[in-house]
Amino acid sequence: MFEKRLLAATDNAISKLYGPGFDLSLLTIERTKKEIEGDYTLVVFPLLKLSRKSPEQTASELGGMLLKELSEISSYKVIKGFLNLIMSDEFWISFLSENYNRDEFGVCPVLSEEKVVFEYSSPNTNKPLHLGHIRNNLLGHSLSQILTASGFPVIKVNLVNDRGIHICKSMLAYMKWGEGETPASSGMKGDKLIGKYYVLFDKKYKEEIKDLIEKGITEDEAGQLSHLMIEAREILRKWEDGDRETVNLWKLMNGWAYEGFEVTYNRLGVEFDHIYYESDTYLSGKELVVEGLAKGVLRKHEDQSIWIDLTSEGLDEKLLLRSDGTSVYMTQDLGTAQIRYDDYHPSRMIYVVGNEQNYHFDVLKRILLKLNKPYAPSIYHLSYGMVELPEGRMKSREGTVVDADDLMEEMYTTAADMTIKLGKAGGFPGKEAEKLFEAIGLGALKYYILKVDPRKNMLFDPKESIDFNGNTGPFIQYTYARINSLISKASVMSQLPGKDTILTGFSLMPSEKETIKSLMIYPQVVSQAADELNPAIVANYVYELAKKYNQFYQEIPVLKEENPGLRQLRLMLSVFTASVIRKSLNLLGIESPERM
RNA sequence: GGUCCCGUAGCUCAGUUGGAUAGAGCAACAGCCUUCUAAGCUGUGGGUCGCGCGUUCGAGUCGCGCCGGGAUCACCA
Repeated sequence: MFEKRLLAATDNAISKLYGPGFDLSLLTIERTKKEIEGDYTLVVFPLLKLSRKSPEQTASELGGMLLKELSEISSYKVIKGFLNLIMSDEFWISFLSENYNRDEFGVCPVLSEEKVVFEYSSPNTNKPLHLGHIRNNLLGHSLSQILTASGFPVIKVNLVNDRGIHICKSMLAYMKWGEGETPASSGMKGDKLIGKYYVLFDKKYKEEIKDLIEKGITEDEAGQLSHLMIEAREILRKWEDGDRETVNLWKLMNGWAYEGFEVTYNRLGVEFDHIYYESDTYLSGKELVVEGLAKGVLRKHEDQSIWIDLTSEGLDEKLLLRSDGTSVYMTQDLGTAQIRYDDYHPSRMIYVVGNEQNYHFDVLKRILLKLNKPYAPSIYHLSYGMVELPEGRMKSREGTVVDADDLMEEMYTTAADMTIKLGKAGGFPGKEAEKLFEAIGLGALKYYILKVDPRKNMLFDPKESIDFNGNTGPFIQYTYARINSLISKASVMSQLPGKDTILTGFSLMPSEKETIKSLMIYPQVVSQAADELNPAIVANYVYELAKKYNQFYQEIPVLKEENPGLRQLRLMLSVFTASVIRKSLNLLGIESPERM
């Protein structure tokens, strides 16, 4: 890589000019800003103490030395303390011809010791997936792709919250008012059907509470006295006791939920290597709690409930086991962590979970540290921001939840309408057109969500449908399709450059050079995205690349270029760009249609 | 109230880890299809980077203090 050589040469030059002992890490090599002439920029201010000369003079001396040392540099310009290096066209062209056809460009060799387990999705079986889950799934899937490309063996796991009071609520409502309804009999998707009963429980429960309050009971007491809630708790207790009838209904209803989730996952394009069920892991959590009790890390209260006291660390006391012996969310997450470690011995366990659970994961990690678990330090909570609506958070009670299936369907329809309106739907036989609309619609959705820094909250306005122009997924897909069309034509005319074509003696137009510069940094973009666990870096990069290429495409002929060498060069540039766009989109889980 | 996160153009978001005159898209306006796909390209307008102090050659970026918004602090998950 050139930047390393540049850095080494700079180090060398500094020693020769000003003597040894300079801390090279103070110097940064940057891409030159676009309004300014140059390709790489060295900021020389940190050097001034050593050189004891003006910024301009220091930069000039260094520039002169580098020009002599590195043949790739054709000239340099100094502005204040900035040394702007200008590379020869030969440098860019040789990079292009050496890499345009390399499949492994931007893909790291596998680091087999650095196994990473990614947990994402983690649905509750009592309601269907919504927009928040979409962000979660897309992040998890994309990050798995990015880390894989960076050489980390990735294991994708899902943890289904299939037990707990929430599912008991749906079960109770179903037993009371379900009348044997099934997905088949109702024509509803399984997860939607479960959700219907969860909502029904909530409605009936609210009515009951309201009645109780009207009788003069306080809200807190009403929560305790509610018959529905008492019955739901009873179901949970029976479930943990293994009561056959309860377990059977639970299996039946969860099965419906899984069938529904499967459909949603398939359409979204996410998958898992292993699915954990809370119902399988919570017992291991209970064991850890017993262990903690024995080690004196945990305390049992008089009512038999078990707690951890984190007040000395600035947190609160946290419940780990209820007084009736049933487990809570934290209990099962402890057990899951243990099982996951036993299964894979990963060097990192990354949890893609919303930032509303920051406290939970802080506590989880502290408990495992207190238990001296070797894997405790490797736990990392990738805390992503909420997806908000213009009126604030999504509230299932207020019916503002954006359903995942509905949203995907809407994206499909919009993509279809748009394509037809543009008169581009012709030439695709039935099934192909559907595939295309799906690719574009989901491409728009995925890009829209992934281009935002995962840690930040983001806004989604259902009234303003997701754009297909400008900084969007379809824009990038379109760029790809257009290049593909060029390449096909070139291929038909047998004009594609051969494997080892060497081009020399050409000069580059600005937009050609800009595109090559973007292509060159792709490997760094991938590794940065992996370091920061941030797909937005890839998204913003591929947008920039597409934009630069479009500029080139608009103003410079490729197939119509008469000089065969130049034509080859521009075809190489096009092939390379298409390949990097496809790789980038793949890292984001977005399809690259060959035609659109 | 404690803890944590966020505040950049009318709106949605970037900002290469402290560098030059803070950038894109949308929306608005003006141009570009007899030439490789116009879901494209070019141009114009739009900013007290929430406010203040500090650190230094240099701060949207780091520190402190305010202001505003959000999350969380359940025998919910």
